[in-house]
Amino acid sequence: MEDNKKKRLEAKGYTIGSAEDFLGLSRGEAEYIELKLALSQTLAQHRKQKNLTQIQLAKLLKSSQSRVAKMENGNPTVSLDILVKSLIAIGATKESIAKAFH
Amino acid sequence: MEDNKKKRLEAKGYTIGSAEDFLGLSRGEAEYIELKLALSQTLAQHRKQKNLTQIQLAKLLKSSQSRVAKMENGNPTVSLDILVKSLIAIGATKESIAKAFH
DNA sequence: TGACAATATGCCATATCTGACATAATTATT
DNA sequence: AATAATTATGTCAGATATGGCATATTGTCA
Repeated sequence: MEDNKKKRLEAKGYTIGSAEDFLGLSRGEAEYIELKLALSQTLAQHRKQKNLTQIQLAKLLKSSQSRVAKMENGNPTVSLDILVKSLIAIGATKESIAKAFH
Repeated sequence: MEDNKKKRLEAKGYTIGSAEDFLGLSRGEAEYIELKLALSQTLAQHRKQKNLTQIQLAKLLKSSQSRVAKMENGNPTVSLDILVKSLIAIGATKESIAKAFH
């Protein structure tokens, strides 16, 4: 398995590394994880662009700092749902959300 | 409230009609619901294009006919997550998924 | 119209996600 | 280096989504 791609995809908790190799993931699984990571990064970008701390964003989202951290790290306990909701809440345009899918 | 738009947005179960008016939904809520409906419709389109019944799609998704019906109808108990996963599973391209966001 | 296929709706036990808290690790700032 | 600020990780009880079943509704075709 190629190392860069692995690291890029390795959302902590998916246990890609040790036992399961990346090739063990189906096309759909990989695509889904990539998508979540893209949304995660988009969220982090928007937050930083607005000069907000995770705590401030958490308050805005009526959530907690720890969950915001997980959102931005592609943690597997974070759903696509809440990523999209958060992006909408922070004022991301549909277009900038759509870009994550491209 | 304008009737067409209302009907278009009225995902059964959201109780938009009677007590709560559409204007009671925040911009973010409305945007999120619109998005889900767009994905719902995209899923239904893809299924029909492949000449699959809901039962056949359900088997493909390892789910049930009733849940597929709910997915295609924007039922509020259906997450964006599973809509996107299903679209990926049925072979929808990222681009066609992204279109729902535009 | 009647019979059959397809889709929709209501419900529930189980599974998964959520916010919150505690605390660890990392990154400024002095 | 020491302190403070920010971000990351682990855990858990409560909330929400899930598949599946039963049944209702709608559509199709003889």
